[in-house]
Amino acid sequence: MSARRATIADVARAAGVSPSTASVVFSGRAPVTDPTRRRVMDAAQRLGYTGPDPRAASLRRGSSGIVGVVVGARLGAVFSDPVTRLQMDGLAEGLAGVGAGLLLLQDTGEDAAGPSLLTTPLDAAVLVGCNARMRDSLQVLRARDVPVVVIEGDGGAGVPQIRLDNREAQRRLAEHLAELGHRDVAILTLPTAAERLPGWLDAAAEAEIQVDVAADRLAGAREVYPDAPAYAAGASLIDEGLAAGRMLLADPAARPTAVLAQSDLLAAGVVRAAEEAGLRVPQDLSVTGFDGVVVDGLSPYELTTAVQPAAEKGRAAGHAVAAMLAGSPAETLRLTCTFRAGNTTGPVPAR
Amino acid sequence: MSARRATIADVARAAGVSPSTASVVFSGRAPVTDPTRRRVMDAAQRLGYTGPDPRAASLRRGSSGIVGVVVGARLGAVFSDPVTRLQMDGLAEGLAGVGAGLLLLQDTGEDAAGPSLLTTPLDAAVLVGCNARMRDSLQVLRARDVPVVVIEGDGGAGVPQIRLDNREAQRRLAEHLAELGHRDVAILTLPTAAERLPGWLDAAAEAEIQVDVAADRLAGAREVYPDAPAYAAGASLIDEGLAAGRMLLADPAARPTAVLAQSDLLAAGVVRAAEEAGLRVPQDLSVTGFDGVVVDGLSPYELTTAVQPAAEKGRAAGHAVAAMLAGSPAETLRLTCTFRAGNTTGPVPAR
DNA sequence: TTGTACGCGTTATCAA
DNA sequence: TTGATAACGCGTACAA
Repeated sequence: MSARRATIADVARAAGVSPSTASVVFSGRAPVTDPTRRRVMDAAQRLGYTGPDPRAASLRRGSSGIVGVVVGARLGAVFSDPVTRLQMDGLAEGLAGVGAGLLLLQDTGEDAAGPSLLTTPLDAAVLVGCNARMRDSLQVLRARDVPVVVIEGDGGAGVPQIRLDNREAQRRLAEHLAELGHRDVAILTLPTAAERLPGWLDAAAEAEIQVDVAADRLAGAREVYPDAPAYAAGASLIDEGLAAGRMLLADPAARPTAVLAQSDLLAAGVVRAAEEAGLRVPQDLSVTGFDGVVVDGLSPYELTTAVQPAAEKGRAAGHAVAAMLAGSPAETLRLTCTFRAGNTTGPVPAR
Repeated sequence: MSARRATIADVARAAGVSPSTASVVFSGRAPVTDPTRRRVMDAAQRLGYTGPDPRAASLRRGSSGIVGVVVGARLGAVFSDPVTRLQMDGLAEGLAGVGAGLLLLQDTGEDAAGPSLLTTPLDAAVLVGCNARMRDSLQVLRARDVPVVVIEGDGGAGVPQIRLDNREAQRRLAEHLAELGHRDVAILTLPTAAERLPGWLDAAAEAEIQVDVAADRLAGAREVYPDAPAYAAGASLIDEGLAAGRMLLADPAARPTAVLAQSDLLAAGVVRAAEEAGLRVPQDLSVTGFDGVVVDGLSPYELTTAVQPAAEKGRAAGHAVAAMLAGSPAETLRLTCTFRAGNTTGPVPAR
C-alpha cells in the first residue's frame, strides 16, 4: 500500500485530532470522549495503523517490558538441561504477574555477532550462575543500572541472590559415604571455569575455581575428604560423566570405592563408565549425584543424591525481579536441599 | 553519581568531537583515527557511559535483534512440555547464526497486563501452533509487518510453515490398530480450542476445531475409524490423559478395546487410567500415543507411537527466520513422522 | 477535553 | 576522516 508505515501523527491528522489525543486513545491514560475515540480508531483502521511502535514507545517510556535471562551455556541448554529447565519453569511462573517477556540471552563474551547484554533493551535481568562468565555480565548490567538477580552465584553487595546450601548438602552426601566406610573417594566436579578443559584439579586450580556452585560443593566434600582427588568435568552431561568416569576408573590399582559427582547427569555417566569397566554399582563402586532430577534411561538405578528445589529457585528469582521492578528491595534467599538415598551407594567392598 | 545518565552527546562534548563521530566509535561503522577513538573512549569511561542505549538505537535503526517465540500456553509450558522443549532446543540452534535473542511470549489474548505482540519490539516471530489463539496473533504480526514463521499451523499465503505429516502418521497408527482387529476404538484429541473444557466432541464441534494439529490428527484417524467417538482433552498432560481415560473407560458395556491418543502424554495418562480400572495393557486395552518423547515413569510400557522430529522442526523454523531476516524468502517445510511399535498395542481381546 | 511543543538518545546522510 | 543536521515515532508537561 503505502511506502511508509503510518504513524500516530498520520492517524491523528486523518481523524482530525491532535497527536496527543490519538496517543491517549491508545494508551488509555486519560479520558477521551466516545465519538473522538471512535474517529481515531476508524482512522487507524483505515490507515492500517495497529498501535504505537514498540521501539519508540520503549524509548520514550524508558522501559521495554523485557526481562533477560542470561545463561552461560549455549541457548539450547536452557531447554535440555533438567535443572535449568525446572528453574526456568519456576521463573516463568514467578514472573507471571509482571507480564514481561522472557528474553533468553547467551553470554559468550566478546562475541560481536549477536545482541548481548549491551545491545538489548532490558528492564531487569536474571543471571543464572553455574556460569563462569557471570562476573563480567554482572558488571555490564550494573553499569547500565539494570536491576539484577543472581541464581546460584555471588553478585556482591546489593544484588539479591537465590542460593542453595550446596556446601552442607554435599557434605551430607560425603558423610553418607564415610558412614558406609569409604575412604578412597574421588570427586567429580562441575566445570570450574569458562573454557577450561576437563582434567584433574591440583591445589592451585582448586583455589581458583570461578564457578560458585562447583566451589561450594567441592568445599562441602572437602570437609569430609580433604585429600580426595578431584576431576573437573567439561560440562554437566551424561557423556562428560562417562568420559570422566573412564579416567577415574582407569587405573585398577588406584581405583576409588566411591565417586562423589556434583550433578546427577555426571553421576549417571559414572555409573555407565562403571558398567563399562565391569564394575557393579553399588557393590564395587558407590556413586552419588546432586540435583535430584530424573535421568532418563538410568533405571534400575536410583541415584543417591541431594534433591534441590530447582523450580522453587526460579520462582523465587521471579518474585525478586517483580519486587525490584516494583521498586521495592528484593531479598536474598537461601534454599535447602534434601538428602535422598538411592541404590547407587553401599558399604565399601572388602578388598 | 550523576542525576542523569550520560548520553553519547555528553561523551562527544567531553571528548571534543561531534556526536556522530562518537557514535561511529561505538558502532564501528566507519573508520576512525586512533587518537580520536581513544579520546572518545576515555571520555566515555570518565562519564560512566557504557555504550548506546539499546532503546534509542533500536528506534533509529528500526530493528531490535529480538526474535519472539509465541506460545499459547503459559510460559512455563515451554520448559515442561517435552515436544515444545525439543522444538525450542532446535530453534535456538537454528537461530544461532543470527545472534538474536529469543523472547518468549505468551499470547493470552486481551490480557492487558503485560507486553505482548503489540508492545514488544520484534524483528521476527515464530508462532508455535497447537495454539488456538494463533490466528489472532498472526493477524497482529502481519499488520505490523513482522516476518513470521509458523510451526504446526496454517499461516495462510506467504507465511512459511514448518509442519508434520500429522494426518498420515495418525492414519498409520489407526491402521495398525485395525490390523490388530480393533473395531471399538476411542479417540483422545489434543485441546481443540482456547479455553474449551474437556469433553466429548460431537460432529458440530469436530467441524470447528481451531487447532490445526488436533484437526489433522483427527482427520487421519477418521480415515480408518470414521465413527469412533472422540473426546477432547483439556491439555496435553498425563493428568489430563488420566482424567479423560477415566471417562473413556467408565462404562464397561461401551468400553473401547483401543484408544488413539493424540500425544504421548495423553496416552500415558490413559495407560494409568487402564491400570486403575484393572485393565491390562495391551491385553485388555491397546493405547497409541503421538510424538515419540520420553515419558517419565511409564516403564515398563513403551508406547506404540509416531515419532516426530521435534528438534528438527525447531531448527527448520530457526533457519526460516534467519532467511527472512536476511531478506531471502523462506521455504515451507513438511517433515515426516516415523511409526514406532511399542508394547502398548496388541490383538483385540476375545470377548 | 484538546492542542502545542519539546525531548527521549541514536544514527544515516551528506557535505566539508 | 570528521561534523552538522535531520529524522526515528512517541509521550507528556503545559497551556488553552
